[in-house]
Amino acid sequence: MLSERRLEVLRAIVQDYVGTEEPVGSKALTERHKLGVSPATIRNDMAALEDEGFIAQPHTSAGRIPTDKGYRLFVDRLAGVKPLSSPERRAIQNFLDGAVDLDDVVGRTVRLLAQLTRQVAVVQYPSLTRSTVRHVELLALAPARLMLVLITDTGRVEQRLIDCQAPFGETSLADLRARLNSRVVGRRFTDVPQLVQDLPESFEQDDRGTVSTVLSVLLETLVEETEERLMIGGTANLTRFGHDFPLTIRPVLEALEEHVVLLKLLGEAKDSGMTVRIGHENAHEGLTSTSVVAVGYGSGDEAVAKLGVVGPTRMDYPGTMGAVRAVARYVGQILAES
Amino acid sequence: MLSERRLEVLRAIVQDYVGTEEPVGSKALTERHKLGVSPATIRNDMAALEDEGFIAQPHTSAGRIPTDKGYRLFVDRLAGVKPLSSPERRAIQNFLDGAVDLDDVVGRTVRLLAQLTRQVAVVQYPSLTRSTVRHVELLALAPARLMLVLITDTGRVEQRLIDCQAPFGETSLADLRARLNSRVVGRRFTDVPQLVQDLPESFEQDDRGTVSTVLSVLLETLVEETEERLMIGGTANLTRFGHDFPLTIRPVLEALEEHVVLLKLLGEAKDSGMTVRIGHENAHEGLTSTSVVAVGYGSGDEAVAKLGVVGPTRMDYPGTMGAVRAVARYVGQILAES
DNA sequence: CCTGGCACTCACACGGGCCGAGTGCCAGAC
DNA sequence: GTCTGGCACTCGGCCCGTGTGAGTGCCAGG
Repeated sequence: MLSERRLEVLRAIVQDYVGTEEPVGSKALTERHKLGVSPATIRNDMAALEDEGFIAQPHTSAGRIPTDKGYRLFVDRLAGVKPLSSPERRAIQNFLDGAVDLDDVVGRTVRLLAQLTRQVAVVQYPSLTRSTVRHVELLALAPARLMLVLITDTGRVEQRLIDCQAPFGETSLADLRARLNSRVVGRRFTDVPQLVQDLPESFEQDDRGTVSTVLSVLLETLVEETEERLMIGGTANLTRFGHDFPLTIRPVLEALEEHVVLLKLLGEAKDSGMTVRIGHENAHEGLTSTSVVAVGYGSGDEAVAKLGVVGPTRMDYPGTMGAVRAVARYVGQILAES
Repeated sequence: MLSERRLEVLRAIVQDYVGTEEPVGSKALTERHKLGVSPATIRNDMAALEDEGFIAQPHTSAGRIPTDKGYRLFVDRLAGVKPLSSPERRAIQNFLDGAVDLDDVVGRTVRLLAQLTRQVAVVQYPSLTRSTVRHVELLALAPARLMLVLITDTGRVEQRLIDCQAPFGETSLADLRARLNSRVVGRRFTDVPQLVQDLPESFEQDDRGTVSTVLSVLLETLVEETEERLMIGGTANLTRFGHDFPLTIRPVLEALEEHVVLLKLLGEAKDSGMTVRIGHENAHEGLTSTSVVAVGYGSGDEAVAKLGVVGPTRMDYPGTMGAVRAVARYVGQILAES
């Protein structure tokens, strides 16, 4: 029911508002965009758009600004994803190629994404539960003290200390290590619980307790929600949204520090394809005036984790989406190589 | 040459200003503190303090606020370190005791410190170069692809991928792993270079190249400045310094994101005892209106890394110093236990 | 050396007036 | 039916003058 031109007007409003951060009026619109009609006509269109809830006036006799619903329409129907320029692509690749380990990859990705989008970047570590086991190591630190080290195909390393009730001999340890690895290496972490289920039975009575302890610690580290880690960066970019923002920035910073909240936020994003959540579409209170652009990344087709940016609803969606998508692809490549 | 009372006046000014965040005048001082003299006398004292550069007026006919030099005097001569209450101590211990691995310890410490001081917390991971080797693990991921895993006595785990020129046999690998460990386990990381120096010579011609590669990667991970990692938290607390702060907060957030800067900052702190750097004493530009309170922590007497907080020069120094010191102690304990 | 008094200085809050961008509505043109 | 130009109206932001109060410096006297 919205005519072609009215959509065009909405697009123009979004673009101008994103650029200037100021409510945009009918006259300014006709000047900056070749709409082919007069301000008066635009005014009628704007009134219609306002009736439908796509735009709003901050106060009477001011220009209009897009509402969350307006941005939603813009993202869904009016905006494409802006591909990056080839120098940008090259810069990304060069920058990511220098990473020495997974922490470094994630760290670089965060910085890159923050710089590229000039927004807050959030990168989740590859989830354990979506990875496969590369190796399980067991070390004796003391007679009754072990360290368990898990290594995934994505290069993630997790370690845990284990206190055993009874001393555990070196041969038993080597035995357990070997059997554990022969069962789980190359398998998905989600399958590990049933793969090791009957392992204690094959050990001598004396060692069963310790073996069970080791396995329970192993399983604990795989609990979803607990095992997910992430890194954020670019928070200084929050200060770019001038004026009023002491009130705006506080809850956002608070939300960003709550990794649980962020993980939930990313978790809500689709596994494949890009997800854009605008303003009040975000469940969390502190983030109702921000948008989240998230996408899964992985070494193969499947996503092993997600990354994205958090910014004001008033953001450059096409550009941001382009950057997020491109970075996710390159990170996937890097991960596949390691 | 500053009389006892003038010092008392300075202390009162600092305390009031820290509490109210507003310039403090002579009358308010006499009302809130039992100085036993009249406002007029205080005015004279304040004029003297101003001449000496300990306090300043933001504008004529306003109260005085402490200068960096004033805070310095306050910290050095007027303020003690305020010990935490015992419920606080208990809370710290409980909170830190739940940590499952080093990342968790560091993460919890950051959150704890941020909450306790209501400021930005910075915690450095135990430095490799100040730790001793607990274990070195070498895994074959592919015939010509190895993973090196370093584990320190403080629970830190670092991994690196190694691409070898030639395939490296399973027996050679086991051999190298064993010899490496027998030489370095229990030794300080700084000694590792010379301990492994002659290792390639004892291998067959074919394997020497790979062994050298492994060793060079090992040595690379020990390079200072590169190996240092840290975690920050509590940035939302920056928003508590009202009014003017868009201009204030931006450079601080930027500085905090530059881990290199922070590491240098912490590096400048004394190894033992607490270091307080006030305002312009900080070399970095973005931090000239903040103070840094830092202290080393470690499992024994020796510091393996540092932690601290970054806040406005207008901070509660005694309380902050107390919290920082207490947290450092408990973290040291936790580390010693693992 | 301390004190009370006094004149002075400013930042800040308040209120009025002006300006301009922007709007809604309407009558007329295409 | 749709677009257009015109017109009256609204209201936030800016400028400015005024008043107020906190705070100061100085000085003469105890």
